[in-house]
Amino acid sequence: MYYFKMTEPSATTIDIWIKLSRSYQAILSFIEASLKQAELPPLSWYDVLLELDRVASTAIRPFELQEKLLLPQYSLSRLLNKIEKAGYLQRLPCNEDGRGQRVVITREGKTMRKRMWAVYGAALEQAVGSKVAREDREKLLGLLKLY
Amino acid sequence: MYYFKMTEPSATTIDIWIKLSRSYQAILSFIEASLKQAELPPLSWYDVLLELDRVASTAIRPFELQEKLLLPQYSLSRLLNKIEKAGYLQRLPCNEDGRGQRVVITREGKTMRKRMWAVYGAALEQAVGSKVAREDREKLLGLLKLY
DNA sequence: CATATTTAGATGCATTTGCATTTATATATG
DNA sequence: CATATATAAATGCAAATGCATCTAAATATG
Repeated sequence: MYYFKMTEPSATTIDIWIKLSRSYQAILSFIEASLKQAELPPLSWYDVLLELDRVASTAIRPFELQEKLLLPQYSLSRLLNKIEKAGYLQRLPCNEDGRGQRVVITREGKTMRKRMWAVYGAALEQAVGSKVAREDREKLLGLLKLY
Repeated sequence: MYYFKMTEPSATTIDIWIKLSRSYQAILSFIEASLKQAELPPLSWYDVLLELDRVASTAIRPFELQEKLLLPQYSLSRLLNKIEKAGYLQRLPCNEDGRGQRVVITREGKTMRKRMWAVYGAALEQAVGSKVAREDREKLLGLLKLY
């Protein structure tokens, strides 16, 4: 009789996953709490605003943004709604595709992105930068290239 | 005039955070998808069942579980509801504290935990083990001790 | 050209989450 | 002992999420 024996992950692999999870969750909570504390929008808004700011000239399409940010389609659709309602982006009709739209950041959006970065960046430095010795950073980054 | 200049995180710090996020999200999605594919409960159930299985003899209190798993109180309360409804744990009255309860895993819960591990472990091996060279694992683990 | 298929994006609905509050019991304090 | 405070756990409600589906426009196919 044959048994299927799964390939058990090594103890180290399991530990890596646990540390990865805890680190991620701790850092994320800290960043979100910092933003909330400063009465700023959640982190997801930042990613959108940053991407829009980067390509400000070329007016990006939602489905492109989706690929960049790895968000589900419905999720991005709603996120754009909220950010638009807050006045940080505009949805413009799309000439070359009647189904689509072009999304552009507003002046207020640019300002908000900067305000968010002041808090986000500081939180990141506190939660990551100050925890990893300068000489270890490149090593960690190299090893983290799983995906 | 004085300006407040925030401590900008280094480019490497930012990259670490981005890689960390993407890796975490990719691995988690893969694990959750594997469990769903196998028609098994979500990962959060596993953590609870594992903890209960470990201390099976001593019947743990929800607030202790909360500390172990770093879950919000209301979140664990509801999670226990669902797992209980599915028959994988039992809530028993607590003699030494009338406000509290003792939570114990059932026989079915133990079986379910094992079934989940077969899938979860294999997914972990595939998503982490096979991506990190054996000789890099200890290094990565060491560097991940941020929290 | 007419019809079928695909793609971009929105949305209805059920489930889940987060927050604040509630209930009940335990502990501290006068 | 009576009352105030703290702690364990549950829950009402609003907001967020996931899934499936819908609408509209674009592209492919006969």
